[in-house]
Amino acid sequence: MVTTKSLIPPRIPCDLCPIGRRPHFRNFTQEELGFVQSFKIGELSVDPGATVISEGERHPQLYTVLTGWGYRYKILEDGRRQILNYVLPGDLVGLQGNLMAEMMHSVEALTRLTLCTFERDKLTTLFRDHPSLAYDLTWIASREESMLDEHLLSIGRRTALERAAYLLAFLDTRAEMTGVFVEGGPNILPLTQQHVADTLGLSLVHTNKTLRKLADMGMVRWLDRGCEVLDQRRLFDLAGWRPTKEGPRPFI
Amino acid sequence: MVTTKSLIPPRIPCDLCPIGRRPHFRNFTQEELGFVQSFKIGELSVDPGATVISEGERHPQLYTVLTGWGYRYKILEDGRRQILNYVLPGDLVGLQGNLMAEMMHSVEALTRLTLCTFERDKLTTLFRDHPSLAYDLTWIASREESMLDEHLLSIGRRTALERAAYLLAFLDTRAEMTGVFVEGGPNILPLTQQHVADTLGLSLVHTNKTLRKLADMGMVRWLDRGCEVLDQRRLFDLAGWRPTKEGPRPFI
DNA sequence: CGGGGCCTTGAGAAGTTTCAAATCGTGTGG
DNA sequence: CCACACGATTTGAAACTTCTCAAGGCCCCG
Repeated sequence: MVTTKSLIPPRIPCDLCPIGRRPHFRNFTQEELGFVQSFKIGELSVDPGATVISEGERHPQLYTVLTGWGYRYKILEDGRRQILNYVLPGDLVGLQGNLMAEMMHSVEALTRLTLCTFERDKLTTLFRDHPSLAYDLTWIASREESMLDEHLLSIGRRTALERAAYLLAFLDTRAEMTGVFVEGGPNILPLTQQHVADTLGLSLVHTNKTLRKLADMGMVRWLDRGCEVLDQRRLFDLAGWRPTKEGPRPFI
Repeated sequence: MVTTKSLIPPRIPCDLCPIGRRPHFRNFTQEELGFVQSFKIGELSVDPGATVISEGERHPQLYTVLTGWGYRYKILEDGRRQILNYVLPGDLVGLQGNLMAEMMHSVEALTRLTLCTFERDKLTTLFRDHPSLAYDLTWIASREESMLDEHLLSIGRRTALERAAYLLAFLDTRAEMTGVFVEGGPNILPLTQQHVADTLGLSLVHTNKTLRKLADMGMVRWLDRGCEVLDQRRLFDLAGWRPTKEGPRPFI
């Protein structure tokens, strides 16, 4: 039996956090660093395909993704699944559950995923003593909201081909900005076509035919369980979308 | 020329705010009330059909809806429009713009809409001196996020009929909880079928046929520019959805 | 009385789903 | 080492859903 989920004590001290060292992310003050360090209670490691959070359960922890890819989703009673968004390094996972009693969505790992674990109860202290971090939390929630707005526009009003172009361009630029691609290697989005289908709200068969078109147009290449974006610019044009440039981005 | 948008100085003092007096909303402490009062810079009144916020513009104000209905939307270059969510009394409007430089969506009034206006710059003070209100802001952002998750599931994975049932049941229960229906009168959702179409991601014609089915099944009645929900329970069952019960709900 | 906004309906075209089946590569057990 | 099962991708064809085009009715307002 393979370990799919394991919690270990903190190994990486926050002042050496790999996320803070990347471009596009903001830096903490010493004071903030001290608090975040005390806020952190461990590190969690999750195998590909394993579940980090389940809809309907209570979750006493919050997480920040350190490395790897995952996704948030909801399912209807009969099994129809909708992927809501993807989570990458620097993303906060599980905040919603703080406010609602139970989690309203599930989170699953796409690759091996490591997460920084925080104790939800200490959020009160965060809000009381660290207004700058509280502001960051709101910023983060607000950013997720804009991404969801964009997805909604896409699923609701774009054609299948435009949707696919949007999704792959969106993920590719997010991955770039986050620095989640493995150094040196080709830039691979670690998805199956089933994931794409469940994100776009299309059937697997039609998704396959749509991705084939994008591949025939030379914009992407499809691999065994992944996708390489070959021409970001043309995907942008096809989707009629452009990434918004962000200033230095907060994380916790 | 009819006035479509007019800003007046505060008339309603916050301690008499009609929202705080409704069930389901939380109450402020005296201390919070004092700050919110100073945060408020005026009241805005908007005619049906007028624009409160435009995508792409900067907005130095934040708003809380006092009375009436509105909606948030985005449009593609060629005019395709997607309604993202509706705004009702107690909802905060324009928070996203604080963090992103420009607004990423527009907001339009469905009925006559009155809004409480706040100065964005004072948010810093809010976070610094009023942690409980800062927490509420995060709560509010997080609530919006769950609603968007639910919409995404709906548009992506429900059939046209299920989507329509979900939307009307969702709006009807929200309106009930918010107390936005006019006293005594029938409970009318002030929408045209075009709004429904742009929310569900369907064409107007198909939306009409779908709503007709719901009406023939006796679940709703369609009026000139509005919809009356006749059988909430059956809409829930058809959509496979149930509203989440919230405890006392914060607002600013 | 005319115009405009909104709702309604029909019919053909286009897009999407479902069913069915074949290929390919990987990993496991015999 | 081979046979086999399995997951992922691919393809074709028929059924179904949804869109577009077109037009008519209704009601309110100027």
